[in-house]
Amino acid sequence: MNKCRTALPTAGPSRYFRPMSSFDDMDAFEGASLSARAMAARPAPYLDDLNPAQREAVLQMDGPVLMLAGAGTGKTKALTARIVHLLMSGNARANEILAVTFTNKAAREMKERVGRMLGQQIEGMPWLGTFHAICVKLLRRHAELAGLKSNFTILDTDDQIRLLKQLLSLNNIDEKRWPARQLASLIDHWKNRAWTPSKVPASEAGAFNHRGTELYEQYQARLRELNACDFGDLLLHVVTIFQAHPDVLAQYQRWFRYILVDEYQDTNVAQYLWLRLLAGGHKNICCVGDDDQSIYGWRGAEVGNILRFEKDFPGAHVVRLEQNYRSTPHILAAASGVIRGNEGRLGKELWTQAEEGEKVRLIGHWDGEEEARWIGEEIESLQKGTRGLRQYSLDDIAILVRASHQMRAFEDRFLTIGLPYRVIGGPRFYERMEIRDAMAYFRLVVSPDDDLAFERIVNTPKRGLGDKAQQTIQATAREFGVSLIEGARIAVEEERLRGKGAGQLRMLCENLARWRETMLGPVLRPGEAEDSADVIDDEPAFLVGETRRGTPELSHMELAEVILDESGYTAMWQNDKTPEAPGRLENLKELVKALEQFENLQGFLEHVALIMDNESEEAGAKVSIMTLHAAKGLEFPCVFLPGWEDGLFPSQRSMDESGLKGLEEERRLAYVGITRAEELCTISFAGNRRVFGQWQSALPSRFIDELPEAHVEVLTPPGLYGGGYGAAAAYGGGSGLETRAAEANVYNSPGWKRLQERSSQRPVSQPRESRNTVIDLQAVSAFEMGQRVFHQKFGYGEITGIEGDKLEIAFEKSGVKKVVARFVHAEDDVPF
DNA sequence: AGTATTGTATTTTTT
DNA sequence: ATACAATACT
Repeated sequence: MNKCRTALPTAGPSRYFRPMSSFDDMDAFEGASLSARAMAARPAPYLDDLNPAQREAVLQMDGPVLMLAGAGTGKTKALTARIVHLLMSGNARANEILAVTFTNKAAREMKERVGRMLGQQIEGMPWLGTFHAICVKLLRRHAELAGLKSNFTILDTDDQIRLLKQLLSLNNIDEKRWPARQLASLIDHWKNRAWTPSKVPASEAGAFNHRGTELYEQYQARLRELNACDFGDLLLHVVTIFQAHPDVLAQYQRWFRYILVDEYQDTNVAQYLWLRLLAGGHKNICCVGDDDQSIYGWRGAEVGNILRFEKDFPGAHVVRLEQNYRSTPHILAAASGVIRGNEGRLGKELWTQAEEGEKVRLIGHWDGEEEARWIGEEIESLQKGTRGLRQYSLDDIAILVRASHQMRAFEDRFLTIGLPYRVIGGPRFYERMEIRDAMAYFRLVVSPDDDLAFERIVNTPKRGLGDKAQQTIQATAREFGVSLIEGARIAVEEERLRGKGAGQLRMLCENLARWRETMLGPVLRPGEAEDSADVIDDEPAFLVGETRRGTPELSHMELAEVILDESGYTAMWQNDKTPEAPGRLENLKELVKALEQFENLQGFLEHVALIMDNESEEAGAKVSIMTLHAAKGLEFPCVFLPGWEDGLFPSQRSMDESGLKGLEEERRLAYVGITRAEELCTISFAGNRRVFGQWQSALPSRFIDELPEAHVEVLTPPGLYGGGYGAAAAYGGGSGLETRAAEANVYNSPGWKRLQERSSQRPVSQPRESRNTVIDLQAVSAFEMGQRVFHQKFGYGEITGIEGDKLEIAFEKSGVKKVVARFVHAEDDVPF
């Protein structure tokens, strides 16, 4: 958290109370002077380049507003312009606007853009941030109302799981049958719905072997003991406080004169309640979102929130942003064609003035590797700018996959052909083991009571403290009712532990105490107090009870290095021979470097708990590989969408678990994917894919069916080596396809059928070096039960079932599988 | 106490 | 296939 000088609304018994008059000081500081002057001088230049819909969304300041912003319609621009307008018109001061986003990235971006639009750096907008970041601020101030101290720690998922595991074993629950992770997601799910343990409805009583609510209650109690919060709590506690203390709520309702919400379609129940409570007075709430881009249902988001907006806020102004500034008409048409399949949309029709451009390209491949190979080659030729397409930089190109395991094929391929790529998403910096370990040391120095941190590092590096020793520590701590670190000290003192471990443990405890002293700095005699640490309003946590400290002789960065060295942690990795050790040391160095931007360890820890991202981007153009989820909000001139096969996309699991609702979310994912593309969008699928080490064949995605024909061009794969793979013919080669289309009753796969029809109308248009070998498949429709057949990947087998164009075959080597008839050959028709 | 081995699960992910 | 975690060895 950077230290913004936040003016605080008055807040009960909190020590952060500030008299009202100080808000006026904030004014001068935060841009009130700017508004009057600027309004007179230039009549709202920020309004000039808005289109009518955007302008309406900006000018309609009072009352509820729902901004339905389709993909690429300038939503962020409108949102930031609205903030600027609120400020410039004098309707609100920077610290009276509550603007919430989901991600830190979005918050950062908005801050930047507001600053840029204002044409001056404003120090303000203290209440622009993620739901969680804002909730932390609120909760720190009212912690006591939630049974916490204001310096509570925020647990990450790791700590959470560890805690739950302890709880489970305490309850003699078999962690095998009832995994802690499952309990964690259950509790998370409940928290997302704003259910405290007592409010979990009876219908959920059966959850987790009928112990769910009970364990939830224990978990919450344990968190309170630890003075800790998980992510869900941040919202839940604040909502609970608002509900139980109308006076506190009323203060904030008055204070936040205008509320803005980004990505409203992603809000869960807790967030929805939070917003509704805060907007309850004046109802000056502007929600921005797109029901068609709701893709987080699986983690508690309720599309219903956005669909219901007009009911929740009667008289709401609904503004539709439909002019798209991102994609070509073909791409938009393809996207609309797909999303049309969903029921109960609020309905938007995107349009654009852009030139027609390329059609969406569609191509099928033999298997996943072939798909990756083709895309690799395609990217190389896009880089060169062949075939009348413009030249693209690798930075312009993205590959968006449904599930992260699909990335591997591309990484493998790109590594072998030496194509630079970057994977977006994936495990983040602060989630890496070495970083968490290091952070646990820091946490322990900052708050010696942090038992979870202690557990993490007690025996890292190895100190000869195994299960038994750790149990002794636990027992001692419990006996004396003290923290683990204190328990450890006592256990050593009383010689409950002996030998090598005890010595090491003593050293650890002494070290921790010494580091803490170093951090706190020398104790000054009264009167000697240094230039009053007129302390940071935003970060009360670490100052509790620690006044009159002088300046430490070590900077917090030096201290961090000392901690890592003296604890033996650095040495542990230096002695490690595994190939990842150097990288980990590198990461540790980076961690220390990251400290630079903070005033102290505490500030850093707070930041990391919430931010958890670290964008260290190496230079050089690279292709981006990411999941569709990670791609939301991004755009690329050129997008590849591989793996459009039924079962993979739409994901089978999603459909099994959530039925039509799941399918519709998958469809929105398809919509998000297509609308990421500015100029060129290439969809592909593979007939065969290795899933969990087993080869499986699949049908083209049903979404392919839904692509409007007029906007799609079917490409032919570049064949697969003459005489090599006969199946190449199934996909490629004009005339062959046409002939087979005539006997098409076997080709019943929905997507496939249409694909063929199109193909026959429009002979292949991309004759790259024509390596295609057209091998006519014969008698594909002539399969019979019991027939002996051959399959490229699975070898020989016998047909045990026929369903449409799918055959069930008992293969001699690879067992029973369902495969598409197209890939199967009669025994005497092996295409070699 | 630390390592080897076996077993098992395997969408999507922010905070 | 493969990673990761929990049990089984040394």
